[in-house]
Formats: sequence, structure tokens, C-alpha cells
Amino acid sequence: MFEPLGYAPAYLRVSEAIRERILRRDLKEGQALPTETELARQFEVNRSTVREALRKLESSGLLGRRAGGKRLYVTRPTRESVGGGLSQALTLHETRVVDVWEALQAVQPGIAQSAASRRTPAALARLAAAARRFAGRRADRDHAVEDVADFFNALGEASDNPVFVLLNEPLLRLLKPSLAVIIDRVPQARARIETAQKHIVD
Amino acid sequence: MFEPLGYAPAYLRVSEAIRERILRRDLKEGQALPTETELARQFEVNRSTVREALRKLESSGLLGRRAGGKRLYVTRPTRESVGGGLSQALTLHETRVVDVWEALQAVQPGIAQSAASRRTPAALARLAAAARRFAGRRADRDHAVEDVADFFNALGEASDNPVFVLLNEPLLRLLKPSLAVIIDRVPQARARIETAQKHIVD
DNA sequence: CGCATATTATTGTCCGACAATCCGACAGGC
DNA sequence: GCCTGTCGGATTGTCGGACAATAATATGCG
Repeated sequence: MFEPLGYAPAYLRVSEAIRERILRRDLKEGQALPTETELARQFEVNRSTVREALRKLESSGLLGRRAGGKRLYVTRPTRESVGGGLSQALTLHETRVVDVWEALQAVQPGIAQSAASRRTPAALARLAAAARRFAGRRADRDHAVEDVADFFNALGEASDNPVFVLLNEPLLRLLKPSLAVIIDRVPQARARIETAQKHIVD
Repeated sequence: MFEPLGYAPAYLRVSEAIRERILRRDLKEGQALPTETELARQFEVNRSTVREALRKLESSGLLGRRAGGKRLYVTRPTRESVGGGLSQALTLHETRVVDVWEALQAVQPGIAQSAASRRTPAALARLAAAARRFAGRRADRDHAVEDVADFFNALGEASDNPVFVLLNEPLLRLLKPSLAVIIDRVPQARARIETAQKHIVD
């Protein structure tokens, strides 16, 4: 009959307030956040409370720290931070490697199409270079995996669509360990990947 | 020439420690976390420090609270929490609606294929029902958007691949507001979506 | 055994404190 | 003129303790 009336602890309200300001571009990227004491003063809460709010934003990638720096800056989530969260979620959802592989297979043609329709010489060169690197390095197992990842990333960036770039990351991250095993164990894997890459480049 | 030597504040080390235990299924889903005081005792840090660590895990969706509850439980990131993070990242990456649309277009055929190869009568029925609901409700703008989302979600679940399910969510979330506008403004949008859905169902 | 009630435990928030260290300014030497 | 060393202030990380509100649990009663 009645909705539970929403109560939110202060640390949540603070973090929401800051998050909104960031999303509405009110706090711009690269800008330094006010100091904790100052935030505490403005929100009229204790510094401990502010700190809890900051930790939340920090872990969603909206706030970051410059290397060796002390103060917090507004950042946008990097590919890595988004990828980390997503791949973490996928591992907890009992995602099998075949699922990841299937997803990558399913998505790549679409990405390739976008990339093709929007290609630039530079992007194409980078893509071809990645393919050549993979094909050229027959011996080294770990580098081969990196080369495959590079190829996918180059493709994503060639599509000039941030969605594809961001989606690629977590899938690759999950795939990498198994891909290494596959390349070692399945003799024809290399050749198949090579032709697939050539096909996409063409 | 030299790597920066890694120092991690205590609240980070604590949160990492707990996160690891969760990812390695040492702390199982649904299990209640020890109390803050107990964690502080075990890690030999102050409760405030533990709380900062908990806020981080909370916002990455690894810890949650039962409705109206006080203690924290181990949870796995829901579709919503993952989607929220991703769509937030996308908005900050200046993603335009066309990008989202393009991505959805590119991904759906692949999903449809997986779903088809693995279809069950129940999933197929659900998919068809969603398509019928959309086709049947010509007047209502907001419900139409929901129906489209339902169709995509049904398709994702029919594929029985958690990757697709998780990827769908953030894209839909970003698309929804604009989709409403499009349906209002572009007369042939409805018809196009209808035939696309029918095509996929077939 | 089910339900109302009293106890306890736990969280949310506050305060104050202090060491470490980053930052900016400033002076001195090559 | 630029690099280095020094210094004071500002800021963060961490701590200890405190207390109100309330969820969780035990207790008693019909």
C-alpha cells in the first residue's frame, strides 16, 4: 500500500551529489576536487563521511589521483576501470570462455563493418600492422596473445565508436588467459586467427 | 628508468583482500560479511579504514544490503549495477546516440544467431510475445519503448549467454530516452522496428 | 508454538588528533 | 638560468573514542 520511504545515509547522499555534478559536466574532467575538509564544510557533514563518499566515486572511476599525487581529480572512467568491473561481473556470473568467445565472434563483424565505412588510412595501417605482427611472431606465445588483443583494440578504435572500444576491453581481458592455452594446444588456431584477421582487414 | 615503487593505503589493501576472497568464491554469494568491528580486529586497522574499504566494494556491486537491512552481504553485480557503471562511462565519453544505435544494430544479428541455435520453446514464446506486445500497442509512447527493451532483453536471455545479457543493459539504458523521441518524431520508425523484430523471430 | 517485548549488537555519524608527505616558495650553488 | 636543498603549511591517511538510531536476537507470555 505504501512505498518504503527512501532514506539514504549521508555518505550516499554526498556521493550522489558529487556524482551528479560530474555527470552534468559541472565539475569538468581534470579539475581538482575541493579538499576533504572543504567538502565537509560545504555539505555540513564530518570529514569521515565525506571520505566514505569519495571512496565510492573513486571506485567507479569518476575520481582519480595523479601518479604520486595526493589530491583527487575528476576523471572519466578509463577503458581499464570499466573493463575491470564488467569482467569481474562476468566471472561471478559463471561465464564460460565459450560464451566470451561466442560474444566476440558475434560482435566483430559488426564492428568491422562500422570500421570499414569510416576508415582512415592511419587506422587501416594500424590494423594491418597488428595483423602483421601477429602473423610474424610464430614462436612467442604471450606476445601472440597481446597481438590478438591489439588487433581487436585497433579495430574498435578504427570504428570510431566509443561503445565498441569499451565493450572490447572486458571481453579481451577474460579471453586472454584461455587464448594462451588454446594457441598452445590447438595447432590450427594460429592459422584460423590469421585468416580471420586478413579477412577483416580486406 | 625506475618504476614508481608501489604503495597502497590501508583502505585499498583491505578492500583488495576482501575482493579477492569474493572472486575466488571463498566468500560465497549471499553470505553475510563479518561485522565492521570484527573486520577491523582481523585486519588490525581502525573501523573507519574498514568502512572506506567497504564503500568501495559496495559501489562495485560486490557487497549489498538486504532491503531495510543493516548488515552487508556478498552479492554479485546485478545487471543494473553493471549497466549503470557502463552507461555512466559512455555518457562521459561523449557517446552519441547514433553510436549506441549502431552498436545495438551491429550486435543483435550475432545474438540472434546464438539464440536461434540454442532456442527453447519457452524463450521463443517470450520473444514472440514481446514482439506482439510492441506491435499491438500503437498509441502509447512510453510503453512502446519498454516493449522494445523487453524484446532485446528476451533475445539476450534466449541466447543463454550472460555476456549478451550484460551488454544489452547499458546500451538500452542509454538508448531509451532518445528512442522515445525517435518514435514520436519519425513516422516510419515503428514499422521498421516491427519488421526487424519479426525478422529476428523468424 | 506464535507473538509482543526487552536486550544486545551493529551501523551511521561525529569529534579530535597526529604522522606522513605532498606542494609551493624560497634561498644558494654550479 | 636552472637545478638542488630546505622549510612551513596544507592535505591526506589513519587512529581512538563516543553516541544515537535501529536491526537482530533473546526473552517472556499467552
